Amino acid sequence: MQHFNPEISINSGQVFLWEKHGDAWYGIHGQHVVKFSKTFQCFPEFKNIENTIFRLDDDFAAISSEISKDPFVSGLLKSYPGLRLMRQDPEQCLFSFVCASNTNIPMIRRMLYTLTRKFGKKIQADGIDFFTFPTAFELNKISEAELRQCGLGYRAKAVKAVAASIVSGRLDTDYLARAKYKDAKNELLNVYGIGNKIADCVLLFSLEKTEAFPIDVWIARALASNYSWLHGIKMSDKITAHQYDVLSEKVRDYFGKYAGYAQQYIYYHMRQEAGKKW
DNA sequence: GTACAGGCAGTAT
DNA sequence: ATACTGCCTGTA
Repeated sequence: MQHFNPEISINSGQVFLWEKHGDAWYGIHGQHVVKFSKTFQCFPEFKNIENTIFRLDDDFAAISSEISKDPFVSGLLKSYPGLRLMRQDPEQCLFSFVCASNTNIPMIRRMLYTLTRKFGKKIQADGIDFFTFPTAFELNKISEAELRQCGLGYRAKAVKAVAASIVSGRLDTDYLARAKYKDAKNELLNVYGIGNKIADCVLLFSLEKTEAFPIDVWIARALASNYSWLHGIKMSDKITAHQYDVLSEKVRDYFGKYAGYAQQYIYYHMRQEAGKKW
């Protein structure tokens, strides 16, 4: 197994429902609680779930060599050893990033935490109470007003739309995981509340699309300052939908099938440089 | 009081 | 295609 560092990965802003108790980290993964200390554990029992969550099945040597073709990313691989992509539960990931639009990480954590406390099922682990992430079926039954009371604000409408899409079968995460990147992305974009950025986050973090390259304001800044030679687009923090498409195409073409891994390192670096600790 | 935070949809040109 | 606007909510 290659060296990897769960703690830096957990703290890199890709997951929201992990917390530290003592020297152990506990995370909500759909209907399970995952514990990481010296070893991994799952409640209820789920054999080798760490292989899934920390992507231990990835050939990191191959990935590293592929994205190291870019000198900037090559340096970041050395600067942040052990930083890895994590694989999330698809439904939880969808709802998490719908809630993540136009807000900050502490707020996202608050919204999701409240959702789990109110609508999740209690699971005890080491004497601590944890709550699972509510399913689409459960969220679909909750009124928009109740969701707003969890602090979601106008995102409540989008959560309802996503839940309804899943319950009706119009949106099928198993199909999305099997589908090609562009097909899966188009399906996601059809749902109210899901745009380019959220779609790419869900594709990368939970639907096996390692070529997905989410472009948020931080990545846009990096692309503007370090990669203008690659796209030649004049841009500010905010980019239009069309600019997003053009950038996305060029960046995926340049970084290759593991572009999402490169994105994760660039994103982490930008946040570090800005002194963000969440 | 105002500005801002890891977007998105709706409308007008 | 692009420009512009409003939107929940908590924090500085």
